[in-house]
Amino acid sequence: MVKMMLERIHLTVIQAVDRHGSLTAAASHLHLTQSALSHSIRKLEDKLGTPIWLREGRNLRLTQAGEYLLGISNRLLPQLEHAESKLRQMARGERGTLRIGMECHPCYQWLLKVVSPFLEQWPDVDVDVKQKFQFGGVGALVGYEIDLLVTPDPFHKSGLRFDPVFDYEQVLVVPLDHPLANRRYLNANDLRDEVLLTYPVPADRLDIYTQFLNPAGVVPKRHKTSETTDIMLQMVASGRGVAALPRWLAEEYSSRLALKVVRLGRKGIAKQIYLGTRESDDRVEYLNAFIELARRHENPARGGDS
Amino acid sequence: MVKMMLERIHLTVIQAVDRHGSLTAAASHLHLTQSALSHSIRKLEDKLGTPIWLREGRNLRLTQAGEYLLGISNRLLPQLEHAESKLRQMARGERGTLRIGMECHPCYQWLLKVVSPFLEQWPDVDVDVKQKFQFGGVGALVGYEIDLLVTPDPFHKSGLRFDPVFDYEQVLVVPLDHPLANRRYLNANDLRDEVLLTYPVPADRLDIYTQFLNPAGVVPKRHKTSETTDIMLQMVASGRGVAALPRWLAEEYSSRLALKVVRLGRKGIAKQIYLGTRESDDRVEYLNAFIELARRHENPARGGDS
DNA sequence: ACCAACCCATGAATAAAACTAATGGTTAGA
DNA sequence: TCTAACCATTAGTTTTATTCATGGGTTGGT
Repeated sequence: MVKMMLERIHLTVIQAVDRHGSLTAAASHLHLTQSALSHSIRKLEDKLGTPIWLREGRNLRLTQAGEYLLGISNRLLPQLEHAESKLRQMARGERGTLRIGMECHPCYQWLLKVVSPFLEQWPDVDVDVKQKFQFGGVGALVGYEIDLLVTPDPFHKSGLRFDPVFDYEQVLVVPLDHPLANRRYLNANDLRDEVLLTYPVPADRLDIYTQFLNPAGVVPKRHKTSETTDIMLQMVASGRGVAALPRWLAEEYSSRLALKVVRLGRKGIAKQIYLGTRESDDRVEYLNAFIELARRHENPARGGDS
Repeated sequence: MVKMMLERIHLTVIQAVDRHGSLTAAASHLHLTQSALSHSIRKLEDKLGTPIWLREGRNLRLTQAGEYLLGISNRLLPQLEHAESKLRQMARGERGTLRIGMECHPCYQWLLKVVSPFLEQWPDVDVDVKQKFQFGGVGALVGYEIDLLVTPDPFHKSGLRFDPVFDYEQVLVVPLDHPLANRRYLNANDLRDEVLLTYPVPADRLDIYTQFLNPAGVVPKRHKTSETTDIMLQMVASGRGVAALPRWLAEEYSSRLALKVVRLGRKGIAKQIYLGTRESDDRVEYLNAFIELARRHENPARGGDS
């Protein structure tokens, strides 16, 4: 067997130095002396045969090897930490933490409605929701950053499973007094002179583009983005634009704001939300329970008042 | 900072015990005594608060926590090992190893033609080709199992880059004396009574299904698979079926075997091969060089004899 | 039923390593 | 030109890892 030389401590030190700027600072954060870190890294450098930092006066700059190691550290350490915490939870007889990834802005409200009964039903399982991923949601699932992915576009690959949990229709939300407000449905051309509001995601991930505007070669007058549904719909209500949202979400707001919902295209834009999991997790009870709960959960489209 | 307790040695021991069946055997493989391993694991168990194995008579059986740790080990240890080897290569001034993943059976021959000039041009870079991935090719790319993915279906996600390297046409290969051999092009119905030979991949990854047969609702009489192109085309030549392959590949064989190439559909099935990489690798010279080489490489369709 | 062959756990002793304290050299900024 | 901040190094100390020696338990063959 080849000599082991890369130990966790080395990754930890490299990460800490990067975060805190100096060996000394890193040392104090790690509750060690500067000397300890210096020794430990020097030993690694000796074994590797290459320096990790260039000593430039009183500060350090990563070498190429160092950059590479920093990448390794940032990737592997969180996995070790999560493993430890999961093991501790197992030891305590708890069930663990369900890490949910969201790739679907408007689903957030729907998710909350599934999470709350879940938390009641599984008092010993915590839930954690993440939204930003270096390699996208699927990457996060594959890389063990999350355990469950909520997404509108499933990606069937070996090792992953996607279960549809509900269907919905993507509609356009316009102000009550808007010229388009009373149309039965819209054509792409109707948006030519509108300001379109969306969540801040790339256009190729927005169905209103991929399924509606692009095929017709139409571009709206302007495109603005908003992080939150509330603000977005406030903007719509005050006549500053139109927004594309799931029907159930739009209808929830249209009772409170001066909004109207209009179909996109004669047949409407049909969408589905999927829950993605790793096949290797197929025996994790609380994960299956969550999916089951999500599937049984009353379809949000049929939720509201008659 | 929370106590660090999961060290590399623990993962190594757990993996070794799983592989060799007993602590004693694992110890000898690791060049340590049985006692050392016993102590080291016991310490981990104490810190975790849960046993890793159930001691059943003279052998060990993994507990749930142990199973989980074994998974972690099998996932993380190879990454550490690869990091070490890459760092050693960096130290020696070598360029490293380019790990190529293949998701495209017939591309193998094309790949060889790119690899050989690459190896000449970069004598200090090794090439390694892998074909099986737990989470598919994209997963392997994201999970740092490979550095480059050869695939016919790109998957645009943040953090990944896909460069098209060549276009080709997917055609049907039939025996010279086959009734369809002289047709200018085929319709899906023409395959109704044929035996179709393909590589052993799921039908939803085969273009002849997704782009040709499925849209017309046609199913061939039988579907057989073959791992290798040679065997597959031997089968075709001996009248046992027909096969869908890239035109350039089919034409290479049709000079040696009694085969004819026929277009699928009036316009043919157009395909592209992409090379996928991580964006974070965009400064790895030899990787970019490989892509450049692949792109410049004479399009295989125009390769052969007139 | 007994014995030989395994296998794992444990405690004490030892070898190895990690860590600290003290110190000196270098650099950047007042 | 001081001073404060940093890192490296040496020597000494503490902690940890490993071994050795041993004992107890299980298994399978005779």
